[in-house]
Amino acid sequence: MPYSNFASMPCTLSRPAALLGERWTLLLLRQIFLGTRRFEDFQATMDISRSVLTDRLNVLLQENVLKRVPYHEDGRTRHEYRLTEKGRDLYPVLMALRTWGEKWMAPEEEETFHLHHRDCGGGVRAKVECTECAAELTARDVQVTAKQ
Amino acid sequence: MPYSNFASMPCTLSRPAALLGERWTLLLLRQIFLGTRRFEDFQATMDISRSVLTDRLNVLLQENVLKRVPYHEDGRTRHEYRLTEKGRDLYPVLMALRTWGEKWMAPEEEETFHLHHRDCGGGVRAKVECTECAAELTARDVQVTAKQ
DNA sequence: TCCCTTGCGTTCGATTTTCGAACTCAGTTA
DNA sequence: TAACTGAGTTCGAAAATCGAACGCAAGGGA
Repeated sequence: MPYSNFASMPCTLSRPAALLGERWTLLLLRQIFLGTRRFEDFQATMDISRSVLTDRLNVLLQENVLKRVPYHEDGRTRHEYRLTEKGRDLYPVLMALRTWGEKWMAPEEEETFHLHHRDCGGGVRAKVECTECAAELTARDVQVTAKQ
Repeated sequence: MPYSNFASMPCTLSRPAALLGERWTLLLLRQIFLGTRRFEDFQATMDISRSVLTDRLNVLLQENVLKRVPYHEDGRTRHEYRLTEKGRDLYPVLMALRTWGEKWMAPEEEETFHLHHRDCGGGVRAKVECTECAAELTARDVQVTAKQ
């Protein structure tokens, strides 16, 4: 089973993990959530090779995580890459990565950017909770019933 | 800037994204959260090449996400790979991926495994919340103050 | 009209990664 | 003594990535 087969496994964790676990894809999504939308800007800010950038954008378009939206500049029509609703729903994944990074990889450093709740100015963090009792859960509070 | 430089960027999102965005790493973590601990078992269940498996395990050991723990079997001492506290703290990342997968990639399919809260039997989901007012947040509720 | 610029890719040869199969090695069982 | 097992290591072939150059369509300026 090559790596790509995980993309079609009947598992709601392995399929996303295979998709976002491809090199550059998470970093590309980070850049998108930070507001980058155009090919040239991705290329400039991430210094990714153009052919790989083309490939990754196409995969995300195909998966319907991104969409191409026309815009006008200098009287010309061009396209930019924007998140779909499905793409915006990846926010918790990125926030979970950041919450983890803040706790475990930040030796009291200067942050590259700040995030705060528009309404109250509070901080942002990802967590896992129970859909019934709303308790916050860790790996140890969760029972896995595996079928493979 | 090659891919590897993101691993040392002063950004608490890009460093984790670069680490977990390496091919196989997210799938490896999934397998670990499902209970796999031994080299041979990773190799068998994931069908990853042995050299890449060695490399990925070593990176995670070096990052202190995993630790090698000795155990006895047939009177011999061997080692298995287990999550550290830092590693266990990646749970929300995996759960965020799964929550997304359930919503967007599961055409009413059979799940590979079930997760439920040990105490109350409820389901499990990842979310993002405000550290002040505890409201659940989406990308649109959050203000980004970028410095680059 | 001709040339230059811009945004967005495509192409291509060189370099890195990954693959898969074979090999190693130490301790164990037959 | 020979075979087996878990955990890697080695190595040639295949795939992915890199960087630099090329293509192309639309506008603008001369």
